[in-house]
Amino acid sequence: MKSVSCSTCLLKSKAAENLEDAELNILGQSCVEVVFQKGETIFKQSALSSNIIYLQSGMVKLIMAGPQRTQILRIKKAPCYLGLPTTMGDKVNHYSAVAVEPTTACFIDIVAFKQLLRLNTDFSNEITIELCKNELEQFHRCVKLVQSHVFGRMAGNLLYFANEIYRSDEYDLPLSRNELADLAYTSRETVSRLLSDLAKEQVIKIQGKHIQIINKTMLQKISEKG
DNA sequence: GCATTAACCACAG
DNA sequence: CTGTGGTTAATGC
Repeated sequence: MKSVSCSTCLLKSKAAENLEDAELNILGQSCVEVVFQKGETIFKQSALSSNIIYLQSGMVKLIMAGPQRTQILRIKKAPCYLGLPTTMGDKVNHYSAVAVEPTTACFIDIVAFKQLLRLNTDFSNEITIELCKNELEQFHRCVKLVQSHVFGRMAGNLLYFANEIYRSDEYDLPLSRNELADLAYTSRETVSRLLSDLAKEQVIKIQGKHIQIINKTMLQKISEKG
């Protein structure tokens, strides 16, 4: 197993910034770095999980097989931790993580991770904060998904990519139309229609996966009124 | 009833 | 993998 030097890592998490040298050694000795290509699965629903994953770079989708179909729970961009709920909460994963672009991930042994949580309270605090923020975001997303119509859901996701993921009103979607449908809980066909309607109304401009938001105020209105 | 919404099916590029 | 058109079931006015 290739040992990783976490102390010199330039892509350290905010939480790991709090670790002492000795603690970083513990981390380095129970941590491996893996590169994933687009479409590769990082961990799978129903499989046993004994690792916490830290995303150094790249982007993933968290997906869960539901009773009807597969749902994208959310898109996560590095840097961030993955699998805290699914590894700490149960023996097996309750959802899968799949890379949607080339991604580098550190696999951290759960025993070492728990040890660090005990040793360093600042580290634990940061982890707790990240988990709490995630929960809040998920609650909002849940309510939005359930209570708004397709236009609102779609607009919300387009804004999410612009504001949270790319921090730009112009970006290349890493997802196919089908995946957008899984994200907004709609059909592939509806996604196509919505996007071309929005383009017709001059709210956005689309060229394949390239999205440009032209009328953001309008898009926000659509997202809110849903 | 009638209109609207959005899913499902089919088919073409 | 996408975009479009037709059909259809559910819901609202």
